[in-house]
This record gives sequence, C-alpha cells and structure tokens, in this order.
Amino acid sequence: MNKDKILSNSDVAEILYRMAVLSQFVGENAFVTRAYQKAARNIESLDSDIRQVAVNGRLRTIPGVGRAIAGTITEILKAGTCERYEEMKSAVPADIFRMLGVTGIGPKTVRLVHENLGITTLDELEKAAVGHRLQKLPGIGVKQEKKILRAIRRSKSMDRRIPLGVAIPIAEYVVEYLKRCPHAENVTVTGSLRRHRDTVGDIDLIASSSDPESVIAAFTTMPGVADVIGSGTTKASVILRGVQIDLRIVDRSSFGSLLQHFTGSKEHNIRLRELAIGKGMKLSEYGILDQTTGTLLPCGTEEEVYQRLGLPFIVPELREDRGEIEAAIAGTLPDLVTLADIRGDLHLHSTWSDGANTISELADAAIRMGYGYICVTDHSRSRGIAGGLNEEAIIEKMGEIERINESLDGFTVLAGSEVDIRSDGTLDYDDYVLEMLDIVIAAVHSGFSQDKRTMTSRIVRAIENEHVDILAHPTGRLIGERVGYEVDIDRVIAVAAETETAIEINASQSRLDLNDINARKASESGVMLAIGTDAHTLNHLHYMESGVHLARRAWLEPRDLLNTKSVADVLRWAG
DNA sequence: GCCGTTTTCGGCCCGACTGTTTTCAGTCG
Repeated sequence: MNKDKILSNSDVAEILYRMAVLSQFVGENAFVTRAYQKAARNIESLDSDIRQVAVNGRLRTIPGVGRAIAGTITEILKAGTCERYEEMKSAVPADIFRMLGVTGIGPKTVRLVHENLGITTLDELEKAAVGHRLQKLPGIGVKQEKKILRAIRRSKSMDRRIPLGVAIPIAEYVVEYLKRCPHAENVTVTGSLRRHRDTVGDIDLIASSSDPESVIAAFTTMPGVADVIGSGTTKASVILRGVQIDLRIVDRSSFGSLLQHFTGSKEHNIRLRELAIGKGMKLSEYGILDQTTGTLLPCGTEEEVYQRLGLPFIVPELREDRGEIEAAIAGTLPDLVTLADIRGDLHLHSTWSDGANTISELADAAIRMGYGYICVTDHSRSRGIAGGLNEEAIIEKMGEIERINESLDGFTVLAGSEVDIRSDGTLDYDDYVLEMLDIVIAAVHSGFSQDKRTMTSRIVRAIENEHVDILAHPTGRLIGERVGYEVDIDRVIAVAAETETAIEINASQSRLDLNDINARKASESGVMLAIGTDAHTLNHLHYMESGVHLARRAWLEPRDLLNTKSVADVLRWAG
C-alpha cells in the first residue's frame, strides 16, 4: 500500500480482513480470526472517520477493538501497514488470497500443500492436482483431489459476484420449476437475494417437503444443471448458467427457523445466537432450545423467532449486523420506506434523447403505477452519442411538456435534464437554460480516468452550482463491468449537505449507485436522497423496486427521500 | 484478540456434507 495515501475506513478494514485470513493460516486460534473480522466490519460501517477517532484517542470505543487492534490501527494509519501484517504475509504463499477464494479450499488445505509440496500459487495447485500429487498427502484422497481440481476450474470460469439482473431471472426459473414438483412446498428465495444485496455470490433456496429426497432428485436433475457440487438427503448444490444454487429442505414445523437461518446474514445470525445464549436459549435452524428444560421449540414463522428472543421483527434488508439488533432492543428500528410511499420517478429518458418511449407513453405508464409525477431528464448537448439536446431542442421539449400537462389531471410531467458535468466541473448548459428547468440532474459521463482529487473537485464544483438539484449515479460504477471512477465520496456527501443538493440512488440493476452504505452515510449527514430509475424503456420503470430495497438497506424512511413528496413539495424543495 | 449486573480468566454460533485418519477434520453458509 502506498505510504503517502490518505487511508479511509475501508482501507483500514481491508487490512484487518486480510489479517483475519492470514491468522487462520499461521495457526492462530479461530477466535483471533473472528476478532479481526469483527473489528474490520465495525470500522467499515463506522459513521465517523477512523483517522479522527484515532486522533481523539477513542479507537477502543469501537466495538471489537481492544488494546492490540487499537495499536494495529494506529500503526496502519501512520505507516500504511503494520508489523504483524507484514510478518504474517511473509510466512504464507504469495497467492494465498486467490487460493482461499476458491470454494472448497480452506486455510488447512493451503497450508498442507504449501508445507509438503512448496505450492505458492493457484496455478501450481492446479498442476499438482492434474499430476495426482495431491492424493499422496495425508487427509487427501483421490476424490478430494478431483474435487479440488474441479473447484479451481470452476472458480476460474466464474465471476465472483453476480448482478441482480442475472440472478433474479435464474432464481425465478428455479423457483417455478421446484413449485411444479409434487412434493415441494413453500419454495422460497433466501440468502443475500432475499436481503436484496446489490450483487449475490450464489442463490439460496429453501423448501419444506414430506419427501425431501424426491425434491432433491428433481433439483439435481433440473434442465440446465451443468454440475452437481453436492447432494445429500436434505441439502444439495448445483451449477446452473454459471451460478451456484443451494437448496435446503426441512420439516414444515420449523420452516420459520430455517427461513431465518438461511436469510442471514451470517453476522446477523451470530449476534442473534449470542443474544439467545444470554437468555438461556440456543438458536439454530431447527428452532430455539430452552437450555433449562432441554426442550426444542421449532418456529413455524420468522416472526416467531424474533418474538421468542424478545425482539420486534427485523426485515431482511436490515440483517447485516450494522446496528439493527441494538435498534431492535432499544425499540428504535426505522420506519422504512416502501414502494407504496413512492410518488414519482425523477430520472427518465424519452425519445427526445436516447429513450425508447415518448413523454406521453412514459406519463401513461407512470399513471398506471399510481405515481403523481415524473421528471423527464434527457441528456444534454455534449452527449451526442445519446441524442443530447441543444438549447433550442430542450426549449422545444419544454413546450411539448406544457401541452401534455394541460391534457392531464392530477398528474404532472416535470421538465428536467441529465446535464453532463464537463471535465472541469462546469455544466453542459448555460445558467439561463438550467434556470428554466424544473429539475436539474448533474452527472459524470466522460473523463472517467481522472485522478481522485481532480474528479472530486470536478463534482464538487458542479453541485456548488445553485441550479443543480440532484447528483446522479455518484460513483459511476457499472456492476460486473467497471468499478467506477475514483472519487472522495465522503467529501461529495459533505458538500451536498452544505449546498442542499440531493444525491441519487440510481435504481438501474447495473448501477445501484449510491450503494447502501454510502446512501446511509449521506442520509445521516443530512443529505436528501432521490431514487431514479434512469429508465430508457417502459419496463425499466420497475427498477424502482430495486431502488426502494436499496434505500431500505440504507435505513431510509419516507422523509429521507425526495420522491416520496408531493409534486408541489418537490418543486418547493428544488426552489 | 475481545470481553465481563454470572466471569479480569475462560469463554467465544450452530449444524450439514464430504471424504477419510473408523471417530473426526475441513469447509461452508
């Protein structure tokens, strides 16, 4: 790591996560690993800047940070690394993180092949498996060697995380298929997909059945299954269209317990189990065991699980151990926004630029969705490739919007634009044009390779323009395609709070930008958020649902979002 | 390595599957 780099919370967390991995390898006990992970997670979701916390001497007020880790953090902030980290790194194979990234290969296996065969990279491990050198090692046989080889080849051909646009249709296909099995009941999506994370690692499904084996058999022989990774009497995993799908089956009486368990997150469940122990209970996917009487109480519903632990129900989107359990205990869980609270869509493209539908068609669709308004935000003049409008065209477009509004009752089309932020931070229209528009969305669409400092001041300059109402897709990421430009998002959030500029939650399944953590940070900093679908065709309007789920993961309530307000209030807000 | 209205030492979430060392370790979620 560059010594001169200013470290963020996530940089520090990243090193601690790596230390957690390395600690497993150098033979520390498992609780050391957990301690590093816990500290890393709490630093990652910390509201304040870790540098400031360190300066104030308050590192040990962070949960999971004790004397040793506080010292480690201080060292990292000063030097960009720490002695213990470097020491552990030098004792392990160079390619350790890639090897451990392969499902089925853990620290014990890596250590075994390193010590016995001198293997340091994933490619060497693959070669050793091909040359049948692994099966001679203690604890590894012919089957284990084959399994490792298959896992390596699979991981090389697979993306690590899958965008929702890919995962959701696959999940729907499998659920529909299983529902047609005569013995499958309650087929339900769980895991990170049910928590509505922006990407998922695999797809987790559960079901109940009086004949689990027939359901497992149907699952593993389902059309499209490319590989069966494992198959037991209650659980199986397959690969379908390059995605791993896990199915787990239990008795109907403990369905709620199972649903809760497999929805996760793992961290949330660990906290719940710790809480259960404190109350003399033991929580598992089968139910809650009363330690004093030794009786197991299976929970038929998820609500029952939380109720028995003395907690209000916690919705799946919040189950990340980011303070939801403390809030549940204190009775301060947020009253989260729902799709029904959304009254309009503020980011749409029409045939005036690169959209597929006319303004009237967009308005009709929005009316059918129960909205009170939309804001049509076609591209500005520099986006030639996307049909960006020059000044004359945008004024003509405003005339059309006026005519459409005259024909509508109880619904309003707002005139907006998604205006390019030029590379120097100026906007793509003169102020007199911006002033005429109801809503101005500013967005970066070019010059992605600018360095962090330049990009940050470019965006800051744009949102300091008094006509800019919303900053669109603030990091520019495209899930699975590009990571986004370098930007100091904390600085952008701070300036947005000062200038009262809203920040967009772009609901497009390939963007979902801001993400949940930053959206929550922005809201806590006093920034208004606005969910926009960035729709280019009518079916994109339904991305609003993904945007709402993201907002819920960011702990947002209706009042935190611009597009839960009436059109009059939106216009008043935009000034 | 962290933590404490049971504990400053002795705990730390729970269970399934797989393969192999025939009673259990490694890995995963």
